[in-house]
Amino acid sequence: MKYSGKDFYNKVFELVKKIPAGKVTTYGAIAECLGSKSSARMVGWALNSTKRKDANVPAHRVVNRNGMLTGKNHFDGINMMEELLVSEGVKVEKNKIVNFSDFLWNPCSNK
DNA sequence: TTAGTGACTGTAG
DNA sequence: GCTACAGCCACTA
Repeated sequence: MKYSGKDFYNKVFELVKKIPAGKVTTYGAIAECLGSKSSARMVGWALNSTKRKDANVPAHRVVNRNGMLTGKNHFDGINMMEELLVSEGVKVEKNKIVNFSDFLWNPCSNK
């Protein structure tokens, strides 16, 4: 099944919302889960839209493949993303998640 | 409608 | 091992 148009966005929102507290995932993982691993950029773009649409999506739990908080710049506060993750039990240091693999959560697992 | 851009990733040098 | 480039697809102006 191929996701096209807004379904892609919708699917991204659904998956991100399912991410349990204290866990994180990557753009690539989500994209791959949707069947388009090359569209990792779209995932980030979708998350940007969530903020814009005031959607209840924990975008701070989505980071890049290296576990780096590349999207923190898009949050209201520069340190907001890190603060949120830390408050959930995720170790963050210098905008990067410590023991990233340990906190990694596969969105496809929940499916 | 066309063109530009974007919170990434993988391959090549 | 690190840096640079190209590809990907949908949205915004």
